Amino acid sequence: MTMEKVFDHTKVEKAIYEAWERSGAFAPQVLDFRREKRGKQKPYTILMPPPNANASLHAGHGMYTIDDILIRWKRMQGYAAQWIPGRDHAGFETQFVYEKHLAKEGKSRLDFDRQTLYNNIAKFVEDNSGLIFEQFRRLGFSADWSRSVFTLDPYVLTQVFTTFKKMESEGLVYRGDYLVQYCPHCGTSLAELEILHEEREDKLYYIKYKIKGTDEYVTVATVRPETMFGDSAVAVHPTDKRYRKLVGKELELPLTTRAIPIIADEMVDTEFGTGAVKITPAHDANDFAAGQRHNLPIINVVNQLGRMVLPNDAAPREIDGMKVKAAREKTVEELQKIGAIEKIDEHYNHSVTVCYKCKRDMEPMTVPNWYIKVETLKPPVVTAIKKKQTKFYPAKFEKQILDWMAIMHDWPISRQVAWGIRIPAWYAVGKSANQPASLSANQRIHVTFLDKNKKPVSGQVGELLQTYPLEEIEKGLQTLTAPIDAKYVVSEMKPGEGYLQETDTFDTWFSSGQWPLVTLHDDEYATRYPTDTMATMVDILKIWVSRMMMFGLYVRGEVPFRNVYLWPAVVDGKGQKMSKSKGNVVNPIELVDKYGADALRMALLFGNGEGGKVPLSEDKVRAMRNFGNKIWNMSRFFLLMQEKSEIQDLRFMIQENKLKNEDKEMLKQLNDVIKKMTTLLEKFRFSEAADTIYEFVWHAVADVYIEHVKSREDKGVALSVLQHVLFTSLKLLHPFMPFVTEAIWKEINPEGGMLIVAEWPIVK
RNA sequence: GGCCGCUUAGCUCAGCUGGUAGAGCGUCCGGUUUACAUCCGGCAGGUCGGGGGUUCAAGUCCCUCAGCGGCCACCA
Repeated sequence: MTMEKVFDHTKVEKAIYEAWERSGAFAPQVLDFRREKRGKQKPYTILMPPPNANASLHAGHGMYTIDDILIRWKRMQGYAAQWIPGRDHAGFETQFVYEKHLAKEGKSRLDFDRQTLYNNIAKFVEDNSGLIFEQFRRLGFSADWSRSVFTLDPYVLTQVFTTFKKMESEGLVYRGDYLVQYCPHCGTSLAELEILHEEREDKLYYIKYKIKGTDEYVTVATVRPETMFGDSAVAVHPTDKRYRKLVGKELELPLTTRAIPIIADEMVDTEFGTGAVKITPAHDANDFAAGQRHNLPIINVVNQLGRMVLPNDAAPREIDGMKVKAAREKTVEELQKIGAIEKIDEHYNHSVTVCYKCKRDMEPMTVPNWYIKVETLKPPVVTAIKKKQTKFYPAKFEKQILDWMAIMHDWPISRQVAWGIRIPAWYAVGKSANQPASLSANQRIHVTFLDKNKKPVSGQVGELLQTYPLEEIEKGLQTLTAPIDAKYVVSEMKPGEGYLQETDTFDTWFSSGQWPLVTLHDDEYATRYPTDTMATMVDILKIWVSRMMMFGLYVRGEVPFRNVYLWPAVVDGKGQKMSKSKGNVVNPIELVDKYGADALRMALLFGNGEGGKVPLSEDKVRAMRNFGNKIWNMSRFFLLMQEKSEIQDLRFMIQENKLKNEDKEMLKQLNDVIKKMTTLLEKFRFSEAADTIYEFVWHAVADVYIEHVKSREDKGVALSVLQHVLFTSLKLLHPFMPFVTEAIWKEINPEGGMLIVAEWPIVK
């Protein structure tokens, strides 16, 4: 009898974890089941959603417990259960963090050439890497660490290139001067899912545009008067009687020498404003679409730094180069001078787009970007979901993803950040490039680079090459912006001399979206693809899960996973979102230090249902720690009784004719619990399963049956029943609370062996 | 504006296919003779958001109102 009075997690967790790892249980050999060495072992595969490589553990990561429960449960059921981990380079996210770091040193990304910036970030990530997997180990996660994948591993780069090449050769890749949401502060365009909308009160300006050749006006309303320099038209509704006669006439654009047409388009809401809308195709998504319909010119008046670029026909030259907000005030001032402001609505409520990362205003603008056509990629996903080839838990998310697929637009996959997988496209610009085609468009490629004296230089490459050798440009290259008609070749390696590579990188989700295609080995597709379950946080359903399905079906013709389980946000004990500013951030490792990994894991599940938020409070963690201690002491009681009874082996004493009613009732309840636990896990109802085993162990076994055993005359029979119930309970609880159950198993199991590989109970 | 969800004990939340209201934490009272005070027993506390309907029976189904939340769209 060696068990301490109180279970002390700090004394056992490390040793138990190391024993698990040594046992090889985390890394079942693929060949084992293929050669049927271990009987009829079937594969069960979960791919770990890769955390950001430079991240450290936050409370949300605790939910990976769900993956671990599944893996441990399936392992016990005899599957070759493998949980494949990995880390994401998280391009834009990571560069953002790094740039904040730079800012503290008074530097910015613009101080470095692209390659140096990349190397510095790589170093930064390397220095901050590895911590999170150590923390995952603390939580008891039984992933196969030996085959961890990083999204910048050479193998991943090759796979991502292969997919891109396939898409490009099948016409799914295009470059477009399409309207993107651009964050001037972060220096990159973002996809529609990365943009936030923010309600705001702004001024709505009513501006008079004079009808050419008359003294009459058409008034348009706008919150962005400074973009008027890029107006290409004014639109009215085709049925609007007020304006019908004016369609086709021209308006004099104030503060310029230009005239713009009045066009009719159904996009106009006759109820709003004046019923006449200024159309600025370069800086508004709706206007861009209208511009396409009416073949209007695109006039960019805001550049990627968020500064005005005034066309030559515009009069107030001092506005040129101003930042957008200053330009707005100046423009209004100028308009007022000429009496073109009809009125200003001071309290206009509308929503603006802001960067999800830095929260600053986005600038819609037309910038050359790389796009993926999704029309042909979407239908297989929709079909597969409708055929239930992939099922969603909770079920409501099936509708959410289908809704998303229905409205998903072409995907801009290029980001103007250095930290990422550089788009494998090469532009021939030098004299030695073996490109017979006309290079005139390529000569217009705009580059920014640091020359040999580290001075920034920018301009069109054709002109710059008169002064600088290509090698100098390439070495100091910061950014390259190619016109959409530029010629390029797709190649993983530099295709020859005289080429400059695209400086844009792939959207992180372009690579992580191929997670199921970069984590499995070639010989595993036959057995482990589709993988079994993808369990991840709900907020990346659309941005990640849908993309994985798209790529999986496109490249392999089959869904990447059979089940998707989505967990909600972890919030504080009061149901409030955790945030640094509120000061309510819970550090999971502190809780693990204090109460043990089992307690934290169980606290994330117990009493939470499926679908809602997951409140995490220290009170609950403590309660779960107490539960671990409870079962520890139940086992301790059992051992004491067994010692007293002097029976060496109780296992063969369960005989039907000796059992009392209490024993039969206990065994019946046990069987019910086995069935219920198995069913609940099959249905992905983890919380209810946790509640079930808790309730059974504490209130049925400890409170009732153990109290009953104390008064039994025939201790042998009762103890044999208790032993069976305890052993079985430990197995049922193990996926949830692996450490304490394993520790107890070591103390009381006469046969030896580890609980992690014990058989999941079945009702005989 | 569209879709989805939520509103149950002081707090945070469970209650799956309708059949006499639950857990954890907290409060109060009482318990240390040999598994556990990280324990045990017990009390208190809810007209299950309001209203209407279906049913022998509704927290559980339907309608409606109110409040809250999430996602999405639009907003010149």
